[in-house]
Amino acid sequence: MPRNFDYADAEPRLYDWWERKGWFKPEVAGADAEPFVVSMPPPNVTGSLHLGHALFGALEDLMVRYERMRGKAALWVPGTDHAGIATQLQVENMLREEGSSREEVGYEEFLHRTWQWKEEHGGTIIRQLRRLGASCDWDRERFTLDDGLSTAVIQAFLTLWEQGLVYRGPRLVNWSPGLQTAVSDLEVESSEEEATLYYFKYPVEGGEHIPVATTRPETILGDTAVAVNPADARYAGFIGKSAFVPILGREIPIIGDDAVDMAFGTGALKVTPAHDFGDYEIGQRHKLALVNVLNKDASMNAKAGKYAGADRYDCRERLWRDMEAAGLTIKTEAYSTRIPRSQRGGEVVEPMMSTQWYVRIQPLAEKAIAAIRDGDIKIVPERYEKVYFHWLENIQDWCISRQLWWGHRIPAWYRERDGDPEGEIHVGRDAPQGEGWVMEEDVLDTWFSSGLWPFSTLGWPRESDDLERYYPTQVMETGHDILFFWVARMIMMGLWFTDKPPFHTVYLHGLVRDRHGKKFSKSLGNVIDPLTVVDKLGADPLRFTLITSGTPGNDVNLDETRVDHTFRFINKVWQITSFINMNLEGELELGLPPVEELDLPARWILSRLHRLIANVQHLFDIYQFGEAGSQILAFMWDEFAPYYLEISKHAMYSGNDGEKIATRRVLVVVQDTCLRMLHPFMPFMTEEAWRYIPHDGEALIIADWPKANEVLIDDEIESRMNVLLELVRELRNTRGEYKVDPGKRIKALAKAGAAAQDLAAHDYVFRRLCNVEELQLLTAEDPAPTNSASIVVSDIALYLPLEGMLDLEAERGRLEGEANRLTGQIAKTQKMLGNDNFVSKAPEDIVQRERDRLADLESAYAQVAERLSSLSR
RNA sequence: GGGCGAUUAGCUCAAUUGGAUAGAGCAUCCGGUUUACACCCGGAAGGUUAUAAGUUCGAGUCUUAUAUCGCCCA
Repeated sequence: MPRNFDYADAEPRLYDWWERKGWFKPEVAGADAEPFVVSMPPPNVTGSLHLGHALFGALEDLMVRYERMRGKAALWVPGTDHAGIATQLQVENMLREEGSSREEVGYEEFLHRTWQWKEEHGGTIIRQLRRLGASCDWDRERFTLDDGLSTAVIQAFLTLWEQGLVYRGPRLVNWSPGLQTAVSDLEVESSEEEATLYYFKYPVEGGEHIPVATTRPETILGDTAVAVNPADARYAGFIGKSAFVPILGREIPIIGDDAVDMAFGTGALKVTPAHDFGDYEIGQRHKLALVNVLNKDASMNAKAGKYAGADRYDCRERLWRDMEAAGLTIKTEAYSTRIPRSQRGGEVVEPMMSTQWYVRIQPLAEKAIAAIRDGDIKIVPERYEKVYFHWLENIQDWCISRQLWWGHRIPAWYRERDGDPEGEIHVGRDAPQGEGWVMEEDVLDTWFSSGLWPFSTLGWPRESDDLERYYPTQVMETGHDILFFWVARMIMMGLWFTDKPPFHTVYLHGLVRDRHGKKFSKSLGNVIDPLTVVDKLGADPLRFTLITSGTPGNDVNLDETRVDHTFRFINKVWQITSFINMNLEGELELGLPPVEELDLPARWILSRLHRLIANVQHLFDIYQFGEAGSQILAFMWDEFAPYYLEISKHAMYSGNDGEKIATRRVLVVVQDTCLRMLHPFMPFMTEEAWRYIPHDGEALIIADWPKANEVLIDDEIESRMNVLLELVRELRNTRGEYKVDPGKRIKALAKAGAAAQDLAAHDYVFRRLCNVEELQLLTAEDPAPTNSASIVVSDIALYLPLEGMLDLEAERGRLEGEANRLTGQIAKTQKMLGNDNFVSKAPEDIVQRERDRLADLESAYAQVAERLSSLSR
């Protein structure tokens, strides 16, 4: 067996082997196996792996491998998303570098180039996921723009259309001038920014003025009313009169509306229904005209009069200067307000009138709310259910059309009628018969197709075998940042189109941040590339670290020193395997010998192991994978390796054949069990290590998940062993305090009371673990040795003759400290047990535990006190 | 404005039906080439669990308020 785990060699070799053997496919579990299906959140096809992907990869692969080992037909469906805007921007950038543009090359050529780009770059992220060890069924890989999914998208759209849930019409939308498309509410991010509030005078008939304030003066040009609150004594008299748009002189009404906030600004409001969501509402109520003054690139249009053609911000300045000259301005003041920006491009989004396609989402949302409320779908952690409800209960119709070229083109055709080029409309799978039909140019929002993902990837709308067998899926694991974008829409669309919840559990993870909780960003220079980490240390350390660094729903602060530590843990596990491997001899019967034939250390480690299995099982049941991983690590590093392995050397090097075989069998069983439990966390090393210990079965990836055996969990065995181990720790400690050379063999004498038998039978434990060459048992009557340091555990006293090294003062101080500590604890425990409420109300076992503890403390105290008094004689 | 989360060792994080002395890693200090591992081993130090009140026999854990930071929604 190699001295170290060579991940660079093993990772590709094992991955190919697993895949070639078909173990990533659910079919290996047999036709009767219960399915366990996870749909991978499809990464953007043009993306490259970042830590967010690494986190979902690690978590989903963990779940899939775990369920595969439990005998389920485990299926992880991989794929990529065409990511409309993101991809189109990439290709547009490429064209720009060539000195060309989307418009210049034209629609057909642009699509051609984008597909080409996809073919060239689309495989990157998939290759990177493989490097992490992702056990997806790659034969089932899908792409949101492939033929099958396109069929699904069209089917979904047409169904909604036929049900009257899709409509098209002019509405106020969030318009992204940079991208020149509408974007949904979710794609707009508002944040507080410093702006200017402009106060000016709105001219009113008869030469009067109403003072008005705005942050966007250029929208004055699109005003179609001035509104005041009817309850406002200052302005109520103006209602019904006419005002005149500054500079343009257009006549508009002054209206009264309760929505006007009397306390804000001047208390009077300019109303621009075509460029403000609030004003739009007022406009609807008062049947105001809509005057759109912006072009698609946010320059001013002809309605802006002499400002036509100017950029919106130039116009703002020029208009204000002109108003100043006209004596219409009052003042400007600094003002902090929320500025809406495009999530993608970052530019300021303008509310603008535009004709778009919408989904009437209410009926779908109602089903989605019910699914969570009725428990058909659970969200982990649960607190996100509230967030989910709040969003769905206040949901707005979904603008699904985008003015892009890369995407699913909306299946609609228009024909001119009565001078209106869109006078006639046809929605259907195919172009209508007849002349003059022009297909809709808009495409669907990317999230429309990803909303169908759990079932479209399995063949829907075809009644495929996969759909029948693997839908609904089980767990949807994804980031909490796309709860609305994606999860809620999958639930709505899944319920609507398949009448089944698309999964029973939503597991949400957080964002991966740097070790100080900062977002990764190129400008901060704190970006960690997962592939660099994988190159340097292998995939296993990164996976384990990501999983154990956080809890569900919370952000993960990745501390790279933890990756290093996991790397060392992996080495540790490898070395344990290596030790077992080199102590094997001939054939070994698998499994445990009868328990009665096992010695105390063996029964102890098995009890600990099965307690661990039970804990890990519970933690997996409640999706606490990180804690499960930490517990396995702690067991191996703090119990199995330093104690049992060391103790086993006694049997291994000086035992008889029977003892050797029994010990080997225990070592193999414990290691085998740990490797199984670790496999979902760190598949590569565990698979490779498993080959070096006796095992049953072809590969760890398809080995059985361990089950706890209650019979082996034994409190009494554990506490007997704990006494020995506690003595070992105290001995080491005391040696250290007296600076006894670690290599020096010393002698120990013990008054062991009830534990005498255990001490005598396991004296080698002290030889191995703390270099005690001889352990001599004293009876209670024997005088305590003089000139020795003493150690007390429970009712056991251990004496270390340290001739010449013992400092009586120091020893007295040491024992006094110990006595004080014990007195304190005894007092505390006595107080607890003296409390009738505690004794009568606390559970029986807790009370008993305290009683046992008190007895222990008291006998320890007695030993210490006796020793102290003999020292002072 | 509404909602959610976080606050535990110098730093990054655990502690899931409320129960013993609140645990790891990194960093620090002391000591070690012990035949699996120096990618290691043994030991030490480091905590008023943000603050205040409450519930309880018992609170890091439950309740309320406050503070600070972060996120989401309007």
